[in-house]
Amino acid sequence: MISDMELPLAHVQPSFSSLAVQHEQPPAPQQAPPPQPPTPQPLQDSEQQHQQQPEPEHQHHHQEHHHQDHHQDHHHAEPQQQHTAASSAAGVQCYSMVSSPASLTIVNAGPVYSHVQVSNNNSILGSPLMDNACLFSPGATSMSGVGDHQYNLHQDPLPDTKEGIEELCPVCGDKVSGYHYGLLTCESCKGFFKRTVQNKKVYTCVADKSCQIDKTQRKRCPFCRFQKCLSVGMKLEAVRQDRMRGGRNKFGPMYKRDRARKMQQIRQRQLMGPQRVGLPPVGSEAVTISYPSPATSLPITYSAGNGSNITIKQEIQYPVLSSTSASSPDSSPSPLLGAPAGSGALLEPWGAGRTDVPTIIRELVASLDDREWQQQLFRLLQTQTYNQCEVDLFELLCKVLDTNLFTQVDWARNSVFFKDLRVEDQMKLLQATWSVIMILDHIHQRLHNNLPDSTTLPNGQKFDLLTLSLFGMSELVPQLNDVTARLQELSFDVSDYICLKFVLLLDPNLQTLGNRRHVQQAQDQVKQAHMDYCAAVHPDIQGKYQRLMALLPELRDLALRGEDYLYQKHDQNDHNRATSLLIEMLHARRHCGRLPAP
DNA sequence: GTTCAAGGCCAG
DNA sequence: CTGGCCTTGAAC
Repeated sequence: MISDMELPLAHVQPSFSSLAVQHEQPPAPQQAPPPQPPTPQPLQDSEQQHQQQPEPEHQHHHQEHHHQDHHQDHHHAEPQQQHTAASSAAGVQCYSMVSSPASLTIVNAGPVYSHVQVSNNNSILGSPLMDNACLFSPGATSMSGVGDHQYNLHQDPLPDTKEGIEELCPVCGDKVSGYHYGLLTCESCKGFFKRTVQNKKVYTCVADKSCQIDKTQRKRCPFCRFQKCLSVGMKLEAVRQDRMRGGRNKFGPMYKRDRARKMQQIRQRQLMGPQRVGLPPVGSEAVTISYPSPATSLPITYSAGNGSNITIKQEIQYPVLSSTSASSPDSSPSPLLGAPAGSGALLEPWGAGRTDVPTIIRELVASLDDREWQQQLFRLLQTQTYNQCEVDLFELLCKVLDTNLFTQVDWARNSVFFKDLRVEDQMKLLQATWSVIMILDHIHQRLHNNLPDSTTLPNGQKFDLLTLSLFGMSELVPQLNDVTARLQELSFDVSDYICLKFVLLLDPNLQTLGNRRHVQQAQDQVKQAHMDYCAAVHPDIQGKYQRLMALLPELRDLALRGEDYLYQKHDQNDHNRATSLLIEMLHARRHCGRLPAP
């Protein structure tokens, strides 16, 4: 049984390339939101009142000359989006697709552990461990030593008082002073961000670009502070090139919507508050409302400001209320509630637990980790949107796909049959089949683990999970539903799913394979086992195996169309720097050419 | 007229 | 350089 802390760190978005080396630099520092309570902040009015002390006599002499230059290009402005391997396999072979997707290189690296060591500079915030920590609901965390504001929301529920609800700066944990450059931040980070952008400052980090940024240490490393500003979503474009003062910018309506959302969350919380039990004492309110499903407790260690580490329990919560799943009529309160822990099918009466199930299928089913799939998905959705007013949903979609892709690669590399193949062939197979496997995965999650068709993000935006599986191409939804319905008619179960997954992955029709025979043999074994399984477990369904196989071309068609769509759309958006594995895969097919239909 | 998120100022 | 306080001005 894998503990939660051992789960692959796919959220840090590793790539094939990054699997090759153990980066000396921890990945994606502060990419995830900070672990502060995301207490809603509806108090803009009152917040600012204390600042408004008109002093008519005090007149500034405006000596500053307006700069003619513009300030938008930042040499250092790109967030650290380093991908890191977090494979659970020791002595893993690593993939490198750095230079050209068409000419992959393989590096045999040393063991890569899923347990990432805390870096020696004691900077847990920026370390992979902290990245892990940041996965968890930021709202459920009280971060000691970082400007803790303790409120009792149950006793003081009214948001329209100054003492009501406050929020902490996502960059440093200080008290927010209002919306600045896209989100609620403190006054100092606002000023810092402004100065940095206006003056085109270029900082360097003397450490490993993973410095902890909190209220007491934010001055130490401007490089990491600015990285964190960007990673939490402060917007460069909100800094005016012409330095015009006053007025409103295009973000005004966004702030307004965000404020309204937070107000609504507060109202909801007021209604639901008394019913909740066992919640962390402070600060978790907003996320609790958004994610009212059962929580998973995880121990996380934080580095407190005084240098000591504090272990606290965090609550992960998954969105469910907005579920519109057509396939979950029982409206299970959580998509994960219906999912067996660990490997999904082992406990199912029709699955690998039966004695008449071929051993191979049991092994295949054992390679599943359904729980991790959804946990990772919802964690990512949370961390990417917490404290953001509005996010680019396409960009988010790409990030999710990128993460899913890494998980898929990780799964394949450690799975039976596939792991015995040459790495060159492994890569070719993955490049050729990743998209169809993703669609199959999604169908499986939807049918067998109650994955909803859409979810509401922590910031209130709606995220379409159904379209996610189609790489954003909503036009394919009817076809997906059609295939799904036909699978259901055939009593498509978890064993069927895993067999089809391997049959798709082990595709001997790929002409460029170095050892097609090996792949063919592996696929044949799976097919034979699947055939036996269908005959033994579902003798009542006439021709089940053949009919399932007949659906594969349609799945491949869906995948190819979705992939084409994503390729084109992704090309138009050059802001998706954080999705390197996805980009590599999208380009790989163009280099390798289309697969012949089997 | 009010709001509030921009930019500016300046003591530390 | 930092960050608290101040001024500004379009949107409401």
